[in-house]
Amino acid sequence: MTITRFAPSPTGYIHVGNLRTALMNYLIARKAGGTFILRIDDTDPVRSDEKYVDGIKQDLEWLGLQWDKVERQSERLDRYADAAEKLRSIDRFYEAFETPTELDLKRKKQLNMGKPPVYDRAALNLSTEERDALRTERGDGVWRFKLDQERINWKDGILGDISIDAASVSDPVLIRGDGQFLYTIASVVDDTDMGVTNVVRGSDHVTNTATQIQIMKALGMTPPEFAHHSLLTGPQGEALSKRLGTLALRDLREQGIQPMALLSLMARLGSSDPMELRSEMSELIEGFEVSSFGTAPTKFDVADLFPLTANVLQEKPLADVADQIADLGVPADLAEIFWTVTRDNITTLKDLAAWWTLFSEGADPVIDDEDAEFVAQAMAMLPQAPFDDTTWKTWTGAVKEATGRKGKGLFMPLRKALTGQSHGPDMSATMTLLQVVKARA
RNA sequence: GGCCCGUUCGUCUAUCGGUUAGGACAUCUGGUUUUCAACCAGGAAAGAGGGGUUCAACUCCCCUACGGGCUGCCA
Repeated sequence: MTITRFAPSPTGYIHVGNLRTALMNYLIARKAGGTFILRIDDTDPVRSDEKYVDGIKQDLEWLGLQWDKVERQSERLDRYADAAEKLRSIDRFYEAFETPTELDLKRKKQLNMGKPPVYDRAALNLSTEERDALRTERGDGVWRFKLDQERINWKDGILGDISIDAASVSDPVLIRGDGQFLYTIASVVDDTDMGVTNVVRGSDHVTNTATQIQIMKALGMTPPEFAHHSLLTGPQGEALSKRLGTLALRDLREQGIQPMALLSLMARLGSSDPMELRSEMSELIEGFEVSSFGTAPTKFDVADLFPLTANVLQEKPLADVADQIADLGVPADLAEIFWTVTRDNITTLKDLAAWWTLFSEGADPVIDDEDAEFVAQAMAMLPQAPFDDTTWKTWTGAVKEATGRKGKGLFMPLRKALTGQSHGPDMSATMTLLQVVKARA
């Protein structure tokens, strides 16, 4: 049984980077017929906000990433306490009392001496009396996991063989001075409790993974399969973290990006599988393979989503967008033809409004000087609205007869006079929608 | 500073010592179309730099440069 999870912290809305992680885990679970857990990592009551929990769910629903189960870390604190107790009982857990300032100072000192800034384990040598004295003086300390100082190896689903020397890492703090459990232990306990079999996450967690593996083993747990995907960068290769604020899923939705455009790109970007626009999630599931992802940072450009969105819309039936078209004020009997005509000529659904304005109110004509006389002559021959789907053919036929113009020289000036643009939908269909001809004056 | 990972067409990547360095997206040209899109055909386009090892290096090793991550009482 394959079980995966997406574990966001509800301290903000999710962005494209998070989505990549969520999607990979979702696709793995679905492809294997397994379970996809949405785990809310809300151990920090101060930074967590219920509005983000709702927001995350809305964003996932928008994309159709249906989860099978929701878990919340805030409801599982007793499990973390159990694990902590066990670590104490096997002597792999110790209390330390340095203040953040002191630790900072130690790190700087180590750096100056050319040494790695790793916690010096001073607290390990405290006598019981010293410990009690410090606790009385400073209150509860933090609890650190005592790493075995050996190399930690695992075979990563994307990175391959990874080996990290525990001696180059500080003993991780698992419980803060205020008693709050930290991500490292909560995640370990949850992943094993919940039977998670495959953990896919960003490569910013690689070092964490090494310590988590040791903690799992210390607790007698079996580590899951890990896979760490590369992080996204901006189009220039710059770190994306500073710009993620503008790449929240809800902002993309607000800009009119279509779900399948986003999903198709994110499910393949950075992998060796070709990026193809898919219309069904099932197609993304079927072709998904974590191991085909590369390890180098991946450039992501939001601009790529717009052409993809345009392509998605070209395939959409009226039923999918009927509500939005009705909202524009398009009469029901014109909706079908309106959509058929416009869907090839928009980037996002936001562009529909401009088309409806053009059809219902007419367009400011564009008439080249050398065509002025011709257009005037043609306008005089144009019947009164409403037009139908024969109007264009009949009219241009008559104009051709009268003026001798043909081909592009005939059609283009008329298109520009009627729509104000040199490109756009098929003119026969356009005529049936066009209700006002400003060029006629 | 230390540790981990990385660097192949514009972009995402294939290649696990011998290839005309392949594909996809984007781009360009032609065809088709009243226009645009779509579609069809074709084209241009790449191994960061320097040392090794080898008959042979994009591929293995070392150095340099550059990019990303970690180095938190964040996740």
